[in-house]
Amino acid sequence: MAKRENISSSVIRRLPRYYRFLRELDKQGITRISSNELAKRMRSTASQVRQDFNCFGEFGQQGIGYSVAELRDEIENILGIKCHYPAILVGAGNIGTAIANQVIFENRCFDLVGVFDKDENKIGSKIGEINIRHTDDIENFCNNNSVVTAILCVPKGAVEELSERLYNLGVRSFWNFSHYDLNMKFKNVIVENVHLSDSLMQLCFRINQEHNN
Amino acid sequence: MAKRENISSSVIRRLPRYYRFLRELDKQGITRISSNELAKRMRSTASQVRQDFNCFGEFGQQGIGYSVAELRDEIENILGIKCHYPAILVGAGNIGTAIANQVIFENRCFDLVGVFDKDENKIGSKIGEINIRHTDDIENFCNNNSVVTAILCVPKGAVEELSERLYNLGVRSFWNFSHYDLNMKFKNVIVENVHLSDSLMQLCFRINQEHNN
DNA sequence: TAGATTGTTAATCGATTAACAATC
DNA sequence: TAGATTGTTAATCGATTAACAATC
Repeated sequence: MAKRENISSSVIRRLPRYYRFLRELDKQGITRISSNELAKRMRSTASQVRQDFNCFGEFGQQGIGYSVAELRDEIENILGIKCHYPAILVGAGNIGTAIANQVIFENRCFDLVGVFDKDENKIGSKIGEINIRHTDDIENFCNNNSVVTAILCVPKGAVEELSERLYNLGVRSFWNFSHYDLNMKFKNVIVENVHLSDSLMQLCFRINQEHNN
Repeated sequence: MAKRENISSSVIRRLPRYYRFLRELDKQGITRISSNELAKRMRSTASQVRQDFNCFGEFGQQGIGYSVAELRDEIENILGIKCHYPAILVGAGNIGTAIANQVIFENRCFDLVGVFDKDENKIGSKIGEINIRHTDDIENFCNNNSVVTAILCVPKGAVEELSERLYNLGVRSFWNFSHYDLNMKFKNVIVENVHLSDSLMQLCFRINQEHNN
């Protein structure tokens, strides 16, 4: 097991998807699956699947297929999903609340330890078990709690100042829902951007394409 | 202008990003930009930028650079962003409300014409100018309004039945926030999936990677 | 004219697909 | 044994980068 050489970035991009499908299969009580069958479900090819899995181990059985649980666990290990990095979320609007609930509910990768908003009316109310605090308290909170990741659900205009503060408090990774370009500002931070409007434009393009054929 | 031959799918995936950056530049009053400068801002390369633009026209000026407004408008045309496809949203929870507001606010590509939820308490309240209707009214609504796209913000368990109904009402494109695999069910629909948990896992992976170096 | 920068071709690199021997 | 399916190499395909003549 575990050779883990040359896991290319395109393989890594596919791992969360594999992981989701394998979890689903496991839930359905399916214990073994062939590259061909998995590919069919994932709209991929058997070649692709075997090539992908090949680069991080050999746990298929010739003539039989792959163990669903083994594969799932191996991908879980590679992605490091069992970790629990302390994270805070800033901006408890609709999107922020939705994301906070998802992070709390999934309870993988990250532990949500604080939620902040600048709206006085929200302070003191809760998301799950977590009190919403005022953004002014971020410094105090971060100085007393180790915070690895910040989830940014504030308007674009607020991100420049906010990210500066978080950076100064030692936060080096961001899940960024705004369109502010954090990579431009800081060189040594990890940023995962979610650009919902890009997704919407892609959908639009594909519909247009269909209509023009 | 407008040769539009061979716009490869990797170029198309980058267009929304170009579009965002060009809009931003335009707002800042920047009218011309070189491939080199644009690449720097987008963390790309000048070669990539020129190659990308080359496949849909020749409006750079040698020695000078590209017109920001011209490029932006051309990309707008290619993506077909000026269209206004009527769309409904189902599931007015936190994520649904956030998305509805974004679609209404952006007012590009799609016109949000209806919002549906099964929670009686929400019926009658509004998102923007739009009344929240009961999901039971979807049939009636779709029969009286042309609906091109459905935005699905309901729990995974509800999507199978819901998508079936929408398909029967003629809806052939979906912006899907659930993890239900619509492509498995229907062959001739356009589905744009948003898998926030994949994004979260990628972030997790990258943090782990950093910590292990 | 000299400097800058495009448009475009060629070279490189990487990712996907095909093929097949190994083996369960 | 025969059939199925992997692991892995080779072939193909596509995307990115480099280079440079054209030209503003």
